[in-house]
Amino acid sequence: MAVTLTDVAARAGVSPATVSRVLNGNYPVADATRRRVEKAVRDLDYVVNAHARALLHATSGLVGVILNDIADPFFGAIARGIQATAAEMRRLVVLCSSSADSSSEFAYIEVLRRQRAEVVILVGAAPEDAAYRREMAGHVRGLRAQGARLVLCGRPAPNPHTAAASVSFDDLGGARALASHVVSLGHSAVAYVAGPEGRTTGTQRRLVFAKALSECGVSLDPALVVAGDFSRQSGVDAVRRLLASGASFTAVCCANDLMALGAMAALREAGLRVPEDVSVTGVDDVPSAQDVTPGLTTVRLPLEEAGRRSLALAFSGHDFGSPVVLPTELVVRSSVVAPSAASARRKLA
Amino acid sequence: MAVTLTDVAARAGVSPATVSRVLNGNYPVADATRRRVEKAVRDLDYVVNAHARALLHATSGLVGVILNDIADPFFGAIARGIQATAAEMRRLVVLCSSSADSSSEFAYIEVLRRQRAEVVILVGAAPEDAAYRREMAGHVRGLRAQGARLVLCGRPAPNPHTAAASVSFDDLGGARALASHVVSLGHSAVAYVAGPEGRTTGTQRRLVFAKALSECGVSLDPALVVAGDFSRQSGVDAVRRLLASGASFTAVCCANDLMALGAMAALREAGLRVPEDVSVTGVDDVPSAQDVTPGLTTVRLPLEEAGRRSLALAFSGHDFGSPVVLPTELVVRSSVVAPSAASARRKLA
DNA sequence: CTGTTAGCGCATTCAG
DNA sequence: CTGAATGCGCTAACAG
Repeated sequence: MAVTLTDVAARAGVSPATVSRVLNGNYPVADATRRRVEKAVRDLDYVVNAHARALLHATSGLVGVILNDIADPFFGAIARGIQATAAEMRRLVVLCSSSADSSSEFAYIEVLRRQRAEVVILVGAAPEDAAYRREMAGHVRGLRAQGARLVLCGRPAPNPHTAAASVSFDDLGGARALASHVVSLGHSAVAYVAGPEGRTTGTQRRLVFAKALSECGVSLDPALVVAGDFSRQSGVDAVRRLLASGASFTAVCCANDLMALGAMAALREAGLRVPEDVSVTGVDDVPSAQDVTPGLTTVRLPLEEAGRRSLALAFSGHDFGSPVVLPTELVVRSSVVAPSAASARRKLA
Repeated sequence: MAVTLTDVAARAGVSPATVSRVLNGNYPVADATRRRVEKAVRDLDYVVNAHARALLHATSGLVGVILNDIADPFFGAIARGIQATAAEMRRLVVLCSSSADSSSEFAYIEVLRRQRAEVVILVGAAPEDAAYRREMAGHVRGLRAQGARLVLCGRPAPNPHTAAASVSFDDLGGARALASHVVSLGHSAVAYVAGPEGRTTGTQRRLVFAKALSECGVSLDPALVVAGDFSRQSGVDAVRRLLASGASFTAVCCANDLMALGAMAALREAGLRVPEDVSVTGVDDVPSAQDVTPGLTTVRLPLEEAGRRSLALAFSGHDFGSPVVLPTELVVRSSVVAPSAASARRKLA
């Protein structure tokens, strides 16, 4: 069915080896021969078989990326960075959406091992339980045994001596800037919409937020903490629950922007104004954070850069040096204002 | 370096052929033997080499997707649909972002041919010029010659007898619903922020919009048409130009949501209120359309479904039957209201 | 400069 | 039920 190198050789009246040499260009070939081969390639519309090649080289040059959901702007931005860098390096990206399901995550790793991927990048939150970590550690060993490079982007290593490069964000720095902004404006009853429990990003963001808040002299009241799953809808649900509980608060800080968007919608649905009655914050700085009204005050994560750096690290040779921690930045828009006397009163009513 | 099937055979004390049969399970193997082999596989942490397999089968089972920008929610939603269906079919998705550049698009097609992709899905706008069409037609032939199935998602075929499945949207239906909504509210001076000229989606959406508008008795004034490139920023720029030109209008209809978001920002920056002074509409119904204030009135495209259908079509056997046209739907939110006398006056001032 | 040979890892004949 | 042999398409020695 498909045209092979041998077909080209026959047509050009040379040996397969010569065709190979012309194609790869790293070997001296007479000009006339070269031209004849090139013509045959065009005539036959020949395209090399990457699999035959990969069989010889023991690696395919594929870059595998495993993430939760490609339609989520957080992952989309990281994927764009990876993709852009991969294109520069003439590498192909294999994207796998695991839907945050660890068994399909493992299944994808297996597939990438089958494909003899050169680099595997694991992006975003991972489960925290020991069983997961143990299984992942095994897969990591398998990947390494095949010579694949592993990069952890926005997630911790499954265990301390994992052989992997790592790119993450200065979450604590961002949380501190955010907490100090909110607290200095006068908020002390602040609610928190957390990410999913039992997954690294959710836990990590909650911990740094609580810490940053307490450094500002405000402690995070457990009764004011509700969890979502990072989706917009879960932000809506979380705030509804918060409101139904009768708790009183003047600000809602969310573990990511999508939930903050949902939180704003739920607040308004309950007849509350943002920011006059309740202030709202997010984390990530996804594009829509600037389009909502009021503009969402959030912590900007250099997502695209994280993607670029992840791949660069994989190809840098000194892969497993110190982890890269990217700086974060507070982005002040209009969703946080000082709590008004009116709002305080309303809350108490 | 890597463990091979032969290693497993040696360890289990059987022939390579037997290991292969155990692995593929389509052949009778004695229970005891099977167990020994399975143990050896586990002990050695053996993973088949997909390339060796692809070499035998002449296809890799890879699904290649070429799109403009994975971080754009339009493409993100389609990619999610493709990815979900691919996972069900136990296929791997290779995602390629071409940045709307035709030479890198062709380069990716070549790479996918090298990989002996089973299915190639081309998503979104394509250039309209004859040179592009001719070159693409050649690549299509090459793909076919290798037995790859081609799907066009949201773009027309390069020529009438292209052997490809096709999934698209009922653009005209959506435009009609939208135009009639806008016109029936009383708008007659409507501006249009078009997509890029010379690319199919931009042209197509502009044509159907103009047609739908004229069916409602309003003609699209060329002086009120400005073009962007589907990005948010280009929507901002387009509306600034419109405003600077001194043109007068009571509604701005945009070729997609992202530009509509930019348009709203630019309008507000100029001190105009949306929708009181100027109504705004989009197309796509991306997630942020519901989060802006006012909510964006738009035409919903079943993006994720388009992705699912594209892949389903590729595997359905009767690939090249009639093109699938997915229905679109007007989503009325709050960004369109009747033009007020005040706004009309302001425009004339 | 070019042809011949061998083998990458696997699945599939064909024989036992 | 199992083993030996063959070849998928290509490149890297090794000879000429």
